[in-house]
Amino acid sequence: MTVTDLAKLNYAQRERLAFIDFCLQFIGQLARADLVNHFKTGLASCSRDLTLYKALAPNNMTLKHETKQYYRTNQFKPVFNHDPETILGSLCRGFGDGLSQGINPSEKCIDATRLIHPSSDVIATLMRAINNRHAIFCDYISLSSGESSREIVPHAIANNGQRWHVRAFDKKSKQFRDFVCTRLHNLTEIHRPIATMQAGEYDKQWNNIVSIELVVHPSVSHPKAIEFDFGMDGGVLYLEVREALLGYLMRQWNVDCSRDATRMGAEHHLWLRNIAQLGSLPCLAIAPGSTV
Amino acid sequence: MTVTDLAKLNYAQRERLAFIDFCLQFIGQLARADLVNHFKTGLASCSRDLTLYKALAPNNMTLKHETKQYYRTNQFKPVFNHDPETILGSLCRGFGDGLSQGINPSEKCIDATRLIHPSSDVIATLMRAINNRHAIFCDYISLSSGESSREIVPHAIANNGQRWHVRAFDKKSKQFRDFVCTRLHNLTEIHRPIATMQAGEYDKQWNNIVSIELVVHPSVSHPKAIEFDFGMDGGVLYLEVREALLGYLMRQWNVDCSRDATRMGAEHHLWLRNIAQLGSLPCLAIAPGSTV
DNA sequence: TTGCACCACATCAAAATGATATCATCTAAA
DNA sequence: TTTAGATGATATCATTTTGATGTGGTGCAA
Repeated sequence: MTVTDLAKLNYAQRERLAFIDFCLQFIGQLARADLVNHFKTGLASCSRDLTLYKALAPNNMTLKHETKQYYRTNQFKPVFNHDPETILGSLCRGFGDGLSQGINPSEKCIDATRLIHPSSDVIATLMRAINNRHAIFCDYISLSSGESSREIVPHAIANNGQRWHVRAFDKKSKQFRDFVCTRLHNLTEIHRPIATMQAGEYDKQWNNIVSIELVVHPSVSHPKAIEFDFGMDGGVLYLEVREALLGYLMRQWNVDCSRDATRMGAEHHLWLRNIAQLGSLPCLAIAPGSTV
Repeated sequence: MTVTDLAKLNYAQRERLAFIDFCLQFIGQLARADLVNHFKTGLASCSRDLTLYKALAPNNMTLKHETKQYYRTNQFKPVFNHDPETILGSLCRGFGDGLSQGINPSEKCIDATRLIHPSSDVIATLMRAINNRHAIFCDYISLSSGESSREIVPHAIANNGQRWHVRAFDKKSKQFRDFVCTRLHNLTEIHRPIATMQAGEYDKQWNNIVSIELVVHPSVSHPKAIEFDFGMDGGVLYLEVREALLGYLMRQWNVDCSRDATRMGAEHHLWLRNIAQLGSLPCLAIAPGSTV
């Protein structure tokens, strides 16, 4: 069987084969019962799937009768391309996929503690409004000015490393702004077309893509470590970032945004080398060491 | 049909119904072609699935002939419990589930930029070693002491908010330590039983669960905003955290760890109120404002 | 030695799916 | 206004997949 034959399999079968592949690679072993548990399928089916997997990749696993389990061999070659980030998520959640599967967190793979959980109702309402190009009427509690009612026209939601924000045109201040999703309440979708200038296409800071160069901070004594962390090629990381999100990115990764990398402190692993070329960007106000 | 009948459906059918449910709630609309695209299924099947979904939840959607799409109604009640975090992940990845599905990122839902990507080979080797209770021989580049070969006995991997770490017994320093996954290279699993004292059960700092109380920082002018962010009940968030991860958590959320919440600065939204009761924990050395 | 648990494989019935044809509804262009 | 085209619903039938069951093999543990 070749790779192209994978596409011929139906959805359920492909899922099961991918699961076998995943278990061998990330757990090292697999029993028929694991398949039964995960897919609530029949025993005979599992034997069939295991046989099919063996046909696809004969050298990937061997059955040890002592333990009645299949084991990954050293010649293992993955049949599926598993996305690393998603893999880690699956491992943390103990394979739950969030749609129809249950969730039982793993003890061996622990994700960062998320303390801020936007309600899925709020996310759902926002996503629908974004999709329908509709405005939303809501209450918002700002850190600086407290509670107020607003009409906003959302066009995207984004995670800034800590919080989920919604990027939206704010009719009160007549500009595009970020609103923290957990501070939004009593959302009502307004089923009317929006004004042209309130659409996402007119959000300059959002649509402006900035090219940045991140380098290992000169104060780091073993730069190789940082280069490995960020998968750098020659000590530089070139990125394209939305201007509206740049400040958050700098803050999230503690990037020294001073002109000549003068900020000290072990928490700075990176320096924004080309800050001088970027001009004056208001978004950098929240960035470490910024003089904007 | 009742909820219990959902369990009677086979895996593929449940996935498709969950997908319909998801699309209605988070996108607001759904066409038959969306199902065909996602599941590579036949047209007739889709009609059957839509009919089945309508039987499960008659008031959740209506067909608008003008647009030839199904629309979410205002009486919509989700049939599936979608995990909020996973939902956001799915939205960002454009529904790819990482196993057998392709991935095409969304423009409307953007996750925080992950700059550090551990290789899935490293993760796989670590996870298998953890599962098999085996040691690993590898090269490691430390920020403080540079490159060296090590033998470590891993027992868990954890994300500290920025990086993926592996928690392991280090035979060189004879203690349990954290190693950054991206700084590990040339891993070889050692297929021999490990010494008793090197097992995760003997990692004191890992197994010690600390109860902490996080409160809104007294310097915040509109505490309600922060209370909403963290879903606080009466302005307090009670958490149980592994001692080994406590310092990371404090740093990730910029928690003021001074005795009397004396640190100023808008970046502090939280204060660790019960720090006095915690005693002297070495892990807090990296926490903001800690005097340890 | 024997019973048990687990896996493989074969067989058959049941269920799900794909393919196809026909009909309905609405849009948009002629 | 009329008509072609796109999309969805439904019915039917062949094909594929799955579930259930029985038989045989292997190795562990009582």
